[in-house]
Amino acid sequence: MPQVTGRVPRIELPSDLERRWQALRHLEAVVQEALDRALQNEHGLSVSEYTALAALAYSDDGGHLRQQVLADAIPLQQSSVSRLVARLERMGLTERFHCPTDRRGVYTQITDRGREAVTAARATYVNVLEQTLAGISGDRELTALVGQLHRDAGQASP
Amino acid sequence: MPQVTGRVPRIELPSDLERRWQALRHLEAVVQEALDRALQNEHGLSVSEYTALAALAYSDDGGHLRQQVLADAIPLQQSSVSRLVARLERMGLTERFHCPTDRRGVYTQITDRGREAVTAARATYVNVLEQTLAGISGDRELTALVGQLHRDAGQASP
DNA sequence: GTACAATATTTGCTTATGCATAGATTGTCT
DNA sequence: AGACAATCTATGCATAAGCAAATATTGTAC
Repeated sequence: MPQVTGRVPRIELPSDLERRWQALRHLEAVVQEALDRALQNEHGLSVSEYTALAALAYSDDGGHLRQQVLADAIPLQQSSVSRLVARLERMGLTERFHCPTDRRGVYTQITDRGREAVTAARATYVNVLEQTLAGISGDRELTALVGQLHRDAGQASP
Repeated sequence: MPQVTGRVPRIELPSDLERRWQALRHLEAVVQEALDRALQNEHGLSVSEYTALAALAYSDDGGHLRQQVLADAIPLQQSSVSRLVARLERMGLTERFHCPTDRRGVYTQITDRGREAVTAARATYVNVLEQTLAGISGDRELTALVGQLHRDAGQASP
């Protein structure tokens, strides 16, 4: 399990790109683990499940999306999304209905209970995300990435 | 499976931070999938396995690391590293030996074949990493992150 | 209209991973 | 020295996820 701090024997990858990519993966893992723990403990949701619910709740189509779109948003393989929405349905947080114009397609619709769950879990999510990023005090690559996440809205590449 | 391009129904997360974190996860997934495919096809290695071998090869201790250090570098749970190094050992790419001064600890030592494997696989790894990042043409958040990865070495937070 | 390719989801199967625990060794306190 | 906490790895177990194939529906070519 990744630790942000602590003495680590020197592992000096050859190029800047490799070191930075490694830093990004490390950051992702640390935050993801913190989010997963908190969401699971406080709301019984995995990050994948929360992400799916959030995508539905904040979609512009009234809370329903095709599974392939969900797969892109979570991100997950489409076959995994099939089982994910089955889980959410068992929890009563989503429902499925066939697309009326193309019965191959399936829409996953968030329920009222699902919306309540997202609202509650988002407080945890945002809080843990901010706290974890604030706690990052590793090397320069990590700090740069965190800075990128916290930057003010501005030019992407000046 | 994440696609970088293509029309996606609007999913507008409430805050900048959430949108950026989502972008980072998306970037990580796209690149990771490309790396995994390429490494698996061309060298029979997962990204985790390659990362472990690279960490060993570029460590400053002669190619051996404790499993807990590996867990931090890959990143993976310690119990998963235990099984990962068992796989690498079966492939003949690493060996294990007990730390002479503390027999609780186990060092995983990269073998000559392991070093050859890393050298060969790194060409693929770096190439696919660069190509995939170059192919990213999604939204502004993604572009900003990719720019961060490609930036020249300079001040992290000016 | 029939055959066939394309699209969208589900399901069988395998596996890497995480969690919890056990096992082994070391350090500490008295 | 003995007891007990701390550290490090391995293992039993459960599960989410990927891959490949099956299923269902739609579009296209002739």
